[in-house]
Amino acid sequence: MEPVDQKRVVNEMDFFAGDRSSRQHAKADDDHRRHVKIETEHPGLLQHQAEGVNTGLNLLTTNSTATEKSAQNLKEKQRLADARAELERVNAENQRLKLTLNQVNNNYCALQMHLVSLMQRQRNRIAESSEANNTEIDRPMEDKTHGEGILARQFMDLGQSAKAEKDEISESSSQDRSAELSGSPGNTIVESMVRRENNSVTPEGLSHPPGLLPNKAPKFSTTSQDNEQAQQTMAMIRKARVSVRARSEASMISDGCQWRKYGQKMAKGNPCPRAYYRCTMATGCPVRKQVQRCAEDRSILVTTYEGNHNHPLPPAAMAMASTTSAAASTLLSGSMPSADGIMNSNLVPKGMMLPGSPSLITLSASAPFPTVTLDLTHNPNQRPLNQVHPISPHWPHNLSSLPPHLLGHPVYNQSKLLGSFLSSQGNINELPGHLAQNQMHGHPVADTAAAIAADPNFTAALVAAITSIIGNSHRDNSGGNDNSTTSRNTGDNNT
DNA sequence: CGCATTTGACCGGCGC
DNA sequence: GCGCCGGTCAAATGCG
Repeated sequence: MEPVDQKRVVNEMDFFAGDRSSRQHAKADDDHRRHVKIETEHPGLLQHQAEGVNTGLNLLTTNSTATEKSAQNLKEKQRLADARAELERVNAENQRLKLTLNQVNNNYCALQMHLVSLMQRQRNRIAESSEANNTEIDRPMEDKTHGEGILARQFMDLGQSAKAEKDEISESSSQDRSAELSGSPGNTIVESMVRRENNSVTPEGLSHPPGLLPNKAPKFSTTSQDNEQAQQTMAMIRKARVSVRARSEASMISDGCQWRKYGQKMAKGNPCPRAYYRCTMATGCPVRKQVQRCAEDRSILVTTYEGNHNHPLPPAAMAMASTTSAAASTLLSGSMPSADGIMNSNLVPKGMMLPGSPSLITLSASAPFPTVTLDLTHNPNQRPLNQVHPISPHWPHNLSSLPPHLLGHPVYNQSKLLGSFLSSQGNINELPGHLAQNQMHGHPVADTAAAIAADPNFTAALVAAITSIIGNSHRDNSGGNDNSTTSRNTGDNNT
């Protein structure tokens, strides 16, 4: 279809380019063009004239009026075709930009996670140094927890980390960090993280093969602390989870991925067994999920996702994959130890504040696994079950500042939520994946919407949309939603 | 027969 | 050190 239209457009453009350019020429020339148009639109008419069937000027004038109308129609078609072609070009450009944006987002999230973890380390260092020697550290900044000062501190740490990667044994002072700050591109930092993960180097020069990092690295110096911190960060990345609560009679919600069951256990505190699945769409895909019915309400199915796909996904599966990565990255961006200390600061992306309905989304930062819980089970008159758990004092929950269009969306309104989101946000693929794998999730929004519409289980797609809101807000720090309903994770399934 | 599921065994982390 | 618990493995089993 497209090539046909395009071809026709080209032909019409040729004709009317001549028409427009010759508008100011002699009438004879104009008549000639009309003949061309007539021949184009009414084959045979010109032939009648040539045969002398109708040679009167009046008739010709009448025909000219008709052809001008048709010419106008053709012009309209031309404009439409032009607009269509322009739209195609813009869409193509848009897709390219989205891919670029995805990459930037991935880098941003990885950087942000490292930033938060480093900040925690910095805080600990400040606490230690304040006891022994309080000359180097800017103490008031510690108390502020707000504004640009702390942000600068984080990048100072990042700068230090970046340098520590290059100069592994050197132990930079606080003053050095200021100078390093200016020249620390984010990519270097992210690459630094990756290298730390793949090749942990101790001050003694001992290296560990990838994937065989010691769980408890000895604390030799600042560099080994960096390594340990990086390991913890990456461990958090790997362990971050997204839990979805949805009412379903089926044993497993359909999320577009292929899963293979590899185990089932009876979990403590829940009479229902917990099933373990791993993704089988690609060999070695690390994504796993646990499915278990809620002990309190067995009509509720709790699905917990962990990990990121290492392979391209169909659009339907991409929705849920985006859910896990986006929610996990959102959580990780502020779930490090003492995240409570920075939750009130401008440093924390507002995505952490969860502009989505608090009744739908719950953050859980307790050890060992940070978890985002998406609760799709409650109705307008029913509080979500997970809110019966004690609300964590470490997380702000200012419900009053929720955006009106998201506040208190009941489950029956979630389809509207999805629709409005898809239309307003554009593409759930713009979610910030915290690992580079998500860069391959580059499907246009039309595909995603179609996939969601075609999804036999709309809940899964709905989850993706809601989490997408988190992800988008995560990127958009301009949002003013300092709220979230959060709680310490008392365990999705037990305890 | 090949693949998926089931299920008991096994392993590692953690608390006492 | 021991037991508990969550998670995974892998042989046995089921199914199309």
